[in-house]
Amino acid sequence: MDKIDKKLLRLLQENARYSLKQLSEKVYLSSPAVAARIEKLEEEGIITGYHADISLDKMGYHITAFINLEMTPKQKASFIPFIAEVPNVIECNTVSGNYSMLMKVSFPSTSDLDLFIGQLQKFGHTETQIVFSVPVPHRGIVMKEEA
Amino acid sequence: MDKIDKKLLRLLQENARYSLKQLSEKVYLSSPAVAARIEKLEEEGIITGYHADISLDKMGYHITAFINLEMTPKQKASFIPFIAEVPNVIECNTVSGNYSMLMKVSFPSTSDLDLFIGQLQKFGHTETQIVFSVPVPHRGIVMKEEA
DNA sequence: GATGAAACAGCCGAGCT
DNA sequence: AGCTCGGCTGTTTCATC
Repeated sequence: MDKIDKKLLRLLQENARYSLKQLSEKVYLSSPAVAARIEKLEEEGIITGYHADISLDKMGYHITAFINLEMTPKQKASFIPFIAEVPNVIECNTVSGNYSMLMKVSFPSTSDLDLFIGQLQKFGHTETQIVFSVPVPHRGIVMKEEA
Repeated sequence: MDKIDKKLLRLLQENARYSLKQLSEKVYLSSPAVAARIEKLEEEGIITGYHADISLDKMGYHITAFINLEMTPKQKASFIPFIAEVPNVIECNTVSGNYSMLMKVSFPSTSDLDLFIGQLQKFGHTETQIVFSVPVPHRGIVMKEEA
């Protein structure tokens, strides 16, 4: 993991569809060398995937919210398989404080969100925060240049 | 936006580095047709970008947390430019309830996180939840097949 | 949207530092 | 050992139908 690897990570975070050619020009190496480095980063588990970002709003998902759910450990066991199958769940984390889960969800409307929150009641107490705006959009960790 | 567009979105969410050739085989279309559809999706703002996912843990960021910050509207104005420049902030949302912001952050250790929370005190009251595990990793909205 | 040709990028080997 | 350079293969792009 040297300076060049970090720069490749930064570039691929910025645009995962850069070609090897484009990358090789930006880091002043040949494309086979870049290909080998990227393959190594993937094998080491440093790069875990490449994903297209899709506008939730344009797809009709106008309401995004964070839901905090407080449960007992027993309920958690049945909750996780359930939540993994709900397509509206963008992420779900086990967090500190009262055995709770914090999840990010997205729905077409507030009534759909309300319906979902209703389904969660059997697992435990919920607290919901609706997202109004996103001053800092989801991004990866910014790599230090170390130039 | 037809069935094929949705399938392309699903495929690019899954792996943004699929070549046009691979995509064209999966949707049973020619590669120029696929290229034109993707270009249209990008222009319409439905696809907003392509990003490599990097393991925070492998990069030395072992602690991830959600921080809720309660502020007055006035403080918010000075807070947003500040927070946008902190590389450890993964996302930051304005949410309902007491003019608060909910942000996701990542640090090498709990003491780094503590230092950061200290910096936030001048903006308002904070509540922090540390992430223990991620049962459902961050993902896009799952496209309905509509086969 | 499909087809075919031309430009381009990626891949594998050999040789170099 | 890792990189660069060559040529061969596969991919993308453009013009035409």
